Formats: sequence, C-alpha cells, structure tokens
Amino acid sequence: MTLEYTIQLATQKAITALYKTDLPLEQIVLQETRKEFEGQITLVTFPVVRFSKKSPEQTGLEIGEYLKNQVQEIVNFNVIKGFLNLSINDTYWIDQLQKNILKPDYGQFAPNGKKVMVEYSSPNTNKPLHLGHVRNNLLGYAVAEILTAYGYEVIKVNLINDRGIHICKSMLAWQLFGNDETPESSRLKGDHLVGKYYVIFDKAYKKQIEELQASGQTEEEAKKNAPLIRQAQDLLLRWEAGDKEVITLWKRMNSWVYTGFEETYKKLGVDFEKYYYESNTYLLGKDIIEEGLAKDVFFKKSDGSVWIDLTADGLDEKLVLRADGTSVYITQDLGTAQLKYNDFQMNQSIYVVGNEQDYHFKVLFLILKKLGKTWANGLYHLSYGMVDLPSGKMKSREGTVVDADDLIEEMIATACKRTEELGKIDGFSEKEKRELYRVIGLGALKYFLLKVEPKKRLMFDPNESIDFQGNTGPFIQYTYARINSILTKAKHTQQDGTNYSSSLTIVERDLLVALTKYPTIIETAAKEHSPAHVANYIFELAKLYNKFYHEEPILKVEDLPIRQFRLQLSAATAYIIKKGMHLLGILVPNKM
RNA sequence: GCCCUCAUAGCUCAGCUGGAUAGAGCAACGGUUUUCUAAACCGUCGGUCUCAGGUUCGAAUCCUGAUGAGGGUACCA
Repeated sequence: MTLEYTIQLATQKAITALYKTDLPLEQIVLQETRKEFEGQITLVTFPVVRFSKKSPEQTGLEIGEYLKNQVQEIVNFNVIKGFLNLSINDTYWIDQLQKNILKPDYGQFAPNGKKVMVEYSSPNTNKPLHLGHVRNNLLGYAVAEILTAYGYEVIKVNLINDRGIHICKSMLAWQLFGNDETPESSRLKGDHLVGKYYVIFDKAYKKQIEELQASGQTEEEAKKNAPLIRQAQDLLLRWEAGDKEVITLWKRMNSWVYTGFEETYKKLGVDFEKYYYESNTYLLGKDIIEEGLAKDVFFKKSDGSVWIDLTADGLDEKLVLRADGTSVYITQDLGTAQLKYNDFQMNQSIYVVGNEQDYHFKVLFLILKKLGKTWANGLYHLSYGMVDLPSGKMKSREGTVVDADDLIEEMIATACKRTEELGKIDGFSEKEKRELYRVIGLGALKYFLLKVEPKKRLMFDPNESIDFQGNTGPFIQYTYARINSILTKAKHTQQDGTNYSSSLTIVERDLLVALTKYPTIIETAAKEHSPAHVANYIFELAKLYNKFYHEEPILKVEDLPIRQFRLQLSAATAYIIKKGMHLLGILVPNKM
C-alpha cells in the first residue's frame, strides 16, 4: 500500500469523523507540494469545504490535525488557502531506499499475463530511411521497452512494404540506366543505391511529362501516358503474374535494401521478433471482403466494387475492393490484422504510424469491429507527428530529406569533436573512444526525438546541431558518468547498506522523493504510450542530482553513516538513470 | 467544401483525471573551479498560455465559436 493511498483513506475517515460525510476516494485530491512550500504531499481541501461549511483554512487545519494524529509518517503540516501541505517523516523516505528503490526489480512490474504487439518501422523498400523513420523506430522500440517494464509480454514486428508501383519504379530505372551497378561495384549502401534509382526515375518521368505537355497534352494525360510510368505499370503486372525475370530482379534489389536496413537498425539499436512482408500479405483480406458481404457489413456497387458505408459513424463511404477485384491498402490491412491475430492471439496491438494515416486507422479499426472481431477492441494507432524541416515537410523524391545514416554519422562526429575539446578521456583505447562517441552521439539524437510528446510535430533544423547541454541525452549521460566516478572511487557496492537515521537535507529529500516516483512514471508512460514522460522524468532526476552533487560533499564527508547514505543515494540515482535511459534505448557511459 | 490534429517566454518544449504566484532547456547577461568530472551549479532578463464567449469556488487544462498552421478527404500507401 502506497503512502498516498494511506493518506487518502485516512482523509476519507477524517471527513467522515469531522463532517459526517462519506466522500469517494476519487474526490480526495492529492498532489505534489510545490517547491516553494514546506511539505511533500498536498491535499486540496476546496472540494471538502462544501461539507465542512467552514473556511478552506479552517478545514485544512482540522483535517491536518486529524491526519497528523492518525498517520504516523506525517510529522507536520501547514495550511495555505485551500491547500493542506503534509510533511512526511524523513525516516519514511530513507526507508524507501532500502525497501524499494535499490531492489533489482524496482520499476519492473509483475507480469500481467497480457500480450501486446508493437508494429513499427514499416519501411518501403524503394528508398533509404530518413529522419521520419528514425522517429518511428525510436518510438516503437521505446514503447515496447516501456510496456515490457509495465508487465506486458511484447512482440515487436516490422511490416515491410516490399511491393507495388513505387518499387517497380526503382527497378525500372535501374534496368534502364543502371549499367549493372551493384552495392559492391559502387560501394554504395544497398538501400541508398536503390533509392538513387528511385530519384532517377522520378526525374526522368517528370521530364517526359513536361515533353508531353509541350506537345499539347494536359498534365493529367501526360502523367498517365508517359512511357516510363507505362513501363513501370507493366513491370508491376509482370511481378504479379510471377514473371521469373522480374521476380529475380525484385529479389536481388530487395536483398540489397535489406542489408542496408539491417545496418541502420543495428546502429539505431532496434530489433524485431518477426517481419511481415506485403508481398506475402497483399492478397490477404479478400476472405474478409467475402465475410463482410455475407454479413451485410459491406455492399457491392453495380460496377463490382465493394464498399462500406460509414456515414452513420460520421465518416465517409469507403472503398474496400476495386471493381477489378484487386486490393486497395485497407484490404491488405484487414487481412494482415487477421493474420497477426491468428499468429499471436495478442490482447493488444499497437501500430506506430504517422498521423497522416489517422483516418485510415480509424476506418480500419471500425470495420473490424463491425465485422464482429472481438480482438479489434485491442487495436491502437500510436499516431505521431511529422518531423518538419525549417523549409517544411520532408519529401523523398525532392531530395529534401534528412538521411538516417548521414544523421547518425554526423551525431557521432559531433560527439567526437565535443568530447575531444573537453579532453577528459585520457587512457581510452581507440576502440573505447569510438564506442563512447557512438553512445553519446546516439544518446543526443534519441533523446532529442523522444523527449517530445509523440503526437506533436517536431522541428529539426539541419543547420543547428542537436544540443549536448541542458535538457539533452549527453547531460543525463554525464550525470551518470559523474556518479559512476564517485562510486568507483569509494569502491561502493550495493551491499553497503546502513541504518541511517539522521535528518535529511532539502536536496537529499527532493532527490529521494523523485526516486520514489519512478514506477508511477512508467505506469503513465505505458498507459499513454509516451516515452516523453520517461525522458522528462530522467532529466528532472539528473538535474536534482547535479544540484545535490554541487551542494553536498559525498566522499569528503567524515561522518561515516552520512557518507554511506549519500553514496547509496548516488547509487540509486545512477541505477534509475540507467534503467530509465534503457527504456528509451539509450546507453550510458561509465566515463565521459 | 467537409473531417482530424496542433497553438504556452525570442527559439525548442514540460505542465498528471480542472487547483497555489504557469515551469524547464537554449539564446542573452552576470557569478561559481587550490575541494568528489564546469557536458555542471547559482542568479538576472524574458508570459494578454492565439483571440472571444461559456461551465466552475477555481480554467493553460473542459465546452462553443473565430483565427492561424499542418494533415486527411471515395479505386495511392
């Protein structure tokens, strides 16, 4: 039973005893005491005033007196307007260190027996990953980690869009202009090589459109009639027909892309339990169309196309199967959703996909519910905002993208430069240095992207490098390294427990109170699918520690129990920083 | 046209189911190192929480409308 809960119950009793009213627990509002006042926990007494029929101050005093007598942890209280500030015994906070915070499983919730799937990344195989994908990957990975900490069994999957007209465009351009160029011959990373031909296609295609327009066609006609797009469509038909030559080329080029992606995933530190490929799933969903027609959820128009009418739900009529019997995007997704459920029977399924697809997922989930799929209630679209450049949205074809691999390299280079300027890593081997730069560079990048609430759009200015000071990954990593340095010097081990019973300084108590909040933060982050909560929390914690570090001596304290206690407090902070950063997929260095 | 999302300090962002005088970081300016890592710490400056109504003892937070930005919109994914 948490202290908050104890206080809530006691308050409930107090109100019954004092004012003869039974107030439900939800109406007993506790909050953190603001820094400028004394105390750690605050009861808002405004809601009680109408029962006490006394002034907020008087009500606060009466409840405060009652609580002080009934709850042993409460040593003092003060009342300011409608706020009853409760001071908790230092012993309570000190006990938390031994009883909870320093336990190895602190912050790991007991298994809840539920399975959740997290689908993320989901790239197209016609171009390399860019900053938008990076946000997606980090979000997906972090959410998976957080849910694991919250007690779920998590299955991470990647649904690869490896077929379709866009893939054929790259293939065609390579056939026409590639001169057998391979990753080996060009020393280009496979995904970049294929992406290069996607851009070449687009340029050549645009040129053809212009030429056709010059010869009198409208833009619309020109787009349809350009020889290149015709050839690409032909390639798609041959692919669907299983044409050996096309399939061989497709496999070859895709394998280049996969090798490239794997390299990027590895650098980012993300992974998957299972890969789904659209080339395997694009024909799925037709059974579901039949099912929907049989259940009268769908209807057929005279041209043979199949639709669902969602106007009663405030949405539109939506096409679910083309007149020629071929699938559209949502047909595949219906089928894939069923396939995933058949594979894993998970309780929940999270799709990490950008907010440009909000409408699509609204429709997808609604259709599955209308089809009576009970598991559809566990579907959730984790919608995140686009990453914008100062010039606006990133567009692959126009070359206005921040490439993932380039960005990672730049971050590592910046980390290297900054670290060398500070010159604190004498004695590091070359290998250790490289590893450190990687940890710091990626730490800065990941923290930068994860500290922002997922649904908000995010601004990235390539001309301004990502910060290494203030609310940043390296700041937190630095705090960890500092603590580590102290613990090493003190030869501190986890077993060095003491029965410390002196009173706490203000910083010590603030730090302890912050440490006790860790599990609550995980809970909120998990429920809201938002790693940003974790990021902001660790930052607060690191700030508090730095204040503590600055204000209170640790190694130099002669009073042994105090020294011991401060070492433990340091160890606990380091421990939470490390664990919390791991939830974000960020590593912490022992020295920097 | 219709639908969805967002709007907080010069910039980038926090602000929990409505609660105290709206907080951080960056930038700017000033200070702190013979003392455990100065990627740090302390201070100053900086606000009509886009605007207008409404609900409430109490609104940055909830409701309605307006404005601005972004996204979606029936055979692209």
